Amino acid sequence: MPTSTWERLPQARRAAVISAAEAEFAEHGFSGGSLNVIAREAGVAKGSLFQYFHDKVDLYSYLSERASTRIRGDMEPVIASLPWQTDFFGAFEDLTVAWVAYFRSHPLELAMTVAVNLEPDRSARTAVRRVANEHYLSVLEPLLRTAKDSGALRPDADIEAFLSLLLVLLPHVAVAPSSPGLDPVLGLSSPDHDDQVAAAKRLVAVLRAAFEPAPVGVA
Amino acid sequence: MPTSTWERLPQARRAAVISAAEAEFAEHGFSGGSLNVIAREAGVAKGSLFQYFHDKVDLYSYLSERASTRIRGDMEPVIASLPWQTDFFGAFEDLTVAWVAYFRSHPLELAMTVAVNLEPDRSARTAVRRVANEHYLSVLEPLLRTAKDSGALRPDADIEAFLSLLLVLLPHVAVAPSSPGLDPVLGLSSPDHDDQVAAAKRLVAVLRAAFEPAPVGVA
Amino acid sequence: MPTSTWERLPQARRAAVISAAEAEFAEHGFSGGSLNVIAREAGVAKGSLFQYFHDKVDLYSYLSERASTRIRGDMEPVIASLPWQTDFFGAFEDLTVAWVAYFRSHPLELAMTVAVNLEPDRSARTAVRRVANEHYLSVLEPLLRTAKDSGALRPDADIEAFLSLLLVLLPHVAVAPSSPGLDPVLGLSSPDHDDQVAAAKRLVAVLRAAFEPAPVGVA
Amino acid sequence: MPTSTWERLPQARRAAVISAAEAEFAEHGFSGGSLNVIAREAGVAKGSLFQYFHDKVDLYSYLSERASTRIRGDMEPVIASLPWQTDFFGAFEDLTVAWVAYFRSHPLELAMTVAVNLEPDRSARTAVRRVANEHYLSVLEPLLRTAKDSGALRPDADIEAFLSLLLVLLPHVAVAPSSPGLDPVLGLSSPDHDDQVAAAKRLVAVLRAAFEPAPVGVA
DNA sequence: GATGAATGAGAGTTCATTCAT
DNA sequence: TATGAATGAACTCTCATTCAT
Repeated sequence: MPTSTWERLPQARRAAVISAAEAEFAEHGFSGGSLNVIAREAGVAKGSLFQYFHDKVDLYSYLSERASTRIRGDMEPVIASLPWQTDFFGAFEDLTVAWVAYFRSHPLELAMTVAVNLEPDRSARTAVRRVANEHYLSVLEPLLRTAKDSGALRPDADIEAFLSLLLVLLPHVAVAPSSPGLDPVLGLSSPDHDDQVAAAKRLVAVLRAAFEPAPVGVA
Repeated sequence: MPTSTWERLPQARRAAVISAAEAEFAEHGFSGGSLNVIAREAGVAKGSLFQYFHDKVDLYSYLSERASTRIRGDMEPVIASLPWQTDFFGAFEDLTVAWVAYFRSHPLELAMTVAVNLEPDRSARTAVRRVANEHYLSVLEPLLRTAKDSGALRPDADIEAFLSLLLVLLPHVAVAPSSPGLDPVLGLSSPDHDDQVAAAKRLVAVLRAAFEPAPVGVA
Repeated sequence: MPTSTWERLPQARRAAVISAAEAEFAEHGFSGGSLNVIAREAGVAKGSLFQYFHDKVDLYSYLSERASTRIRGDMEPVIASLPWQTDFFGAFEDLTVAWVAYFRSHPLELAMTVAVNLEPDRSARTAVRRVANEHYLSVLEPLLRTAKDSGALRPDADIEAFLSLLLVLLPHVAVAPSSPGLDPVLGLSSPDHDDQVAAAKRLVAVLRAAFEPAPVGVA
Repeated sequence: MPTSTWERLPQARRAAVISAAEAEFAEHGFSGGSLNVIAREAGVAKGSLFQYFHDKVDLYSYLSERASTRIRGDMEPVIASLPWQTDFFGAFEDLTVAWVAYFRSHPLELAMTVAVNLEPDRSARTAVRRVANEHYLSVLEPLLRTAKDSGALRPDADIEAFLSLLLVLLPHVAVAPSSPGLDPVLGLSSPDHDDQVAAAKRLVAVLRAAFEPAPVGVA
């Protein structure tokens, strides 16, 4: 949590610190990011950073929380616009496509997502992932519950397993395109956006096969 | 790639360096691991490390390759002993349980897996992941192909999507138990081994639902 | 010397600053004590401290003067109650015992005494020691003069040497118990209060031997 | 304890580090002394200091040990030349005078003695004082024991109390001349060397009165 | 009179790498 | 081929003090 000083700061100064810090952490992650660089780029004294945040972890947590919130804020309208009621897995596929496109056009959010997911320092990682996961869950869980209640998922669908998978797959789908070697099979790590989208769709298809109600046979 | 000097080294010296380096990287990851410490623990001069490996990345790649190979070597007999032909998803579940148990009893291999999967330096990450993924694939791909050919999977099963998922899920299942906060839903990050196993089984159940042939209707 | 602003301050505010500063300097000494911490604990703005005192040294001098005065104020009733007239060295021993006990039960006064006696900054040290010594002297000198006049000390006793010794020994006796290694011989630095007292008494015995009148021979 | 690297160092380099460090610590004490300054003045890289000593404490301990040893080495010939057998307290007085003169002409040794005696960091203080005290004791204890055995001290003299006093008084006598305000009574802190000597002699006279055998009455 | 944000030098320590021996 | 001393930039974090409001 930032200090009270931070809250009282002129907006311009806050913005300078935030953008310098985001850039730095996005590029080098938490452990690799340098407060020296952040201060220099933000045009503030090194000591000032410590007037605003208790320590490096505090600053990083603040930023990753911000990024999570921003990503969520950007995605929620998209989600709201999709036809979950009438075509759940169609909507889900659309969401996935939007998700891939989002990170392609939001390098900063992508970089923060990468940093959060790859943070090597255990306690920093635990802290930031927990926060990120809470965001994912509070968006996704109601979606799945409603879907199940409305019959868009199998009656015996294991919603928790579904959520748990999404907690792994969504960051993966976000990160893989920028990390060659991560997905050598489907092409999620291909530089070509269409390949990425195609790959993501094939993953969604698996989820559909697993959770969609069986078609009613006539026989 | 190690230097030619390394290859010519007395086996005892190589072993000393390897075990010191594995211990260090396992504990602190790549970026956090210290060559000073490795040299000291191995009982060799700091300069010698640079006679054996071109730089820190080189040493680390070598070690993670070794770890991947060792893990694969340890798992292959297990895989070979399972009844893939008669009960594919049963065997798959057994494999998953063995996988969880393996990392529980092999802290070094776990730590290397964590380090490989969370490496924040992009180029180091790309290099080590690529290698690890090749190991996964060369073991898993034949398994899935055979299963499909023998009817253990649906005729229209997207094997590549299956593989791609496993490339994400297997490391996740290995790493999550030691990384609190990674899986807040199923309990894969619970300290209790039974919880971990139960959670892993639920993930397998999803794969089964997605890829198992539909039961033949009687009509 | 505090500023005139300080004198005009509401008593409550003064008290807050004093107690925060005493605690801080007692714990970390002068050089190690932090004005940041003092201001925070006192609930006043950092800048305010500089409205009250010219600088850190000024604040510290003020506090050590206060501590000296308080210690003196606490000891004077004890001194007044002792039978100096009838048994000078007995009284002196009692005083020493009380002195040891006093610091054992007054951690703040002890810490300030330690800080004053070990201040590494020469000018700060000179200032605070001078003040402390004046307190010691104005209490002790009359005591010794009276004793000499009344025959409790040898007629040729070098009172100034006596005083000078006390100026060294009293702080030493106060400080040694909390500073392991200071007195490896008599046990003044032992954690056991009884050991400390016994050691202090042996030091007093030396003074007695040096200054007590020789017993009258019978001839 | 210095590292083994330190022992193997060219003598010139060692000398450079030692003299820079002695100067710095002598001037500012342990807590106040700066490794930056030491490295700069010694003309070595900051990192090199940590190849030679494990940390700041290690370096400081090494230097204060050296200073203690040097002071002892300088005083021992003086001590050996004095007529302890025939005139113990005369010799003792001579020693004291020599002691005062020594520090007057050895500013570095004086400064280190001051630093050791006023070190505000408790653990550093404990460590270095312990060492210094051992030096004092191994020189003084045999002297007093012999004196007592030979009848130069009273038969009931409390040798341990004597030693304990010396452990306080000798550093005091060394330090006081350079620390105005320390001895406002006898003049040990006077700038005039003769005053200092006279003051020291009066302190010795107290010890003589306390420990010298009573003159044999004829009657 | 009170505030508290800003400063920037400085702290001790670690690091991967070089290179003369 | 092995050594290990040397490097100096980089790290996070703290500090007493100033001064505009």
